[in-house]
Amino acid sequence: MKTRLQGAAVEVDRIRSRLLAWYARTARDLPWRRSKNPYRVWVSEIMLQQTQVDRVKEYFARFLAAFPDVESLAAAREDSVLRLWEGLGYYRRARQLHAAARALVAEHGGRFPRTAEGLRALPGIGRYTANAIASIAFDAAEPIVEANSRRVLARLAGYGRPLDGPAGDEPAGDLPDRLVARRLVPRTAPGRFNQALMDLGAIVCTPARPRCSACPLAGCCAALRARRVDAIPAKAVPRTVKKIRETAVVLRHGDRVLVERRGPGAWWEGLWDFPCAVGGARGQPQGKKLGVVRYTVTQHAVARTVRVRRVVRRGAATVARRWVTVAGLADLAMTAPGRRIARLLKKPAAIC
DNA sequence: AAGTCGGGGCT
DNA sequence: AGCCCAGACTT
Repeated sequence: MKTRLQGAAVEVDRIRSRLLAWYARTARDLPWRRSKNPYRVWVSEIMLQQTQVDRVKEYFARFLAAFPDVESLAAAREDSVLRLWEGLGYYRRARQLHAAARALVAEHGGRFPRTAEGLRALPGIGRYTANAIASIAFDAAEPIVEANSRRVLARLAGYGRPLDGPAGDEPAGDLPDRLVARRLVPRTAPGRFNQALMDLGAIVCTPARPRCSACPLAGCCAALRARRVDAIPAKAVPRTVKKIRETAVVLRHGDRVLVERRGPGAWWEGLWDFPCAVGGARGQPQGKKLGVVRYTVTQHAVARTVRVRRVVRRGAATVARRWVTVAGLADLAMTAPGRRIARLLKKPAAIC
């Protein structure tokens, strides 16, 4: 069976059999692959969104130990879910995972929808994740296109234009990689095939210096035939980075410091951080400069000046403002720069 | 269709 | 310093 796409012939049967034979020998042993339990597959897929496999492994183990099933996750406090997620990034994923667990228990009796369409109705589950869960846990023949498989498919088809960035004149739902994926995914064990495609992208068909000589699909690869593997997929135009300065103030009262929880719409919603202001903190006593914490958030490069100031009185605690000891900060889900400031406070220089 | 959301590891 | 990563959601 052959299908022609963008001028590239993709040999479906040959690709399937060679890829699966390779996967049988080479598959990565990943913690979430040891069963087809939809809860485990779901948690792993949410964690893996825009996040590398090696970093997810330990988070996955800790999370499953704390919340082994959808009922325990639904019963948890959002704070404790965020604490386990701290450092993984994209915290909206954690809040939506928690919300979806509650919806599953409240409206589906704790059972997962078995179709991609049903799964997509849950918060945090988009096209990729719905298809991944449906194919891996429920054997639905849904294609998945993510960073790895997308690169493999673009090279197989010899697709020379950028796949992301400015979308150009193609409808997003019908990029050639999606069409190829739909043709390739078999009825039998579609989840295994999908994971094989991702493993090939992760192990052999890598972004830089792919190991084409070890590739089971080298004989089917249009990019290799055209000697354009290094040029495919084409790079998207990089976005310009915007520089931002801000000031954080650590207010100390006795052995306690003031922290605030990020509100709706703010970066790191739901996480705790020290009071922060854009630019310099004008009109306020400055306090002692403790250092500068630099971090980047997508296209923003932020330099956060950190100051420490002792106060005589402390305001009342609210749901979003707390006075906690430095040791007590360990129990809060903090932003990445907030956590770095917390570490600075343990040093002698933080005494004022 | 474009913009926004993080953060770590590697080169 | 830049590149890369098992994307989703809002506007």
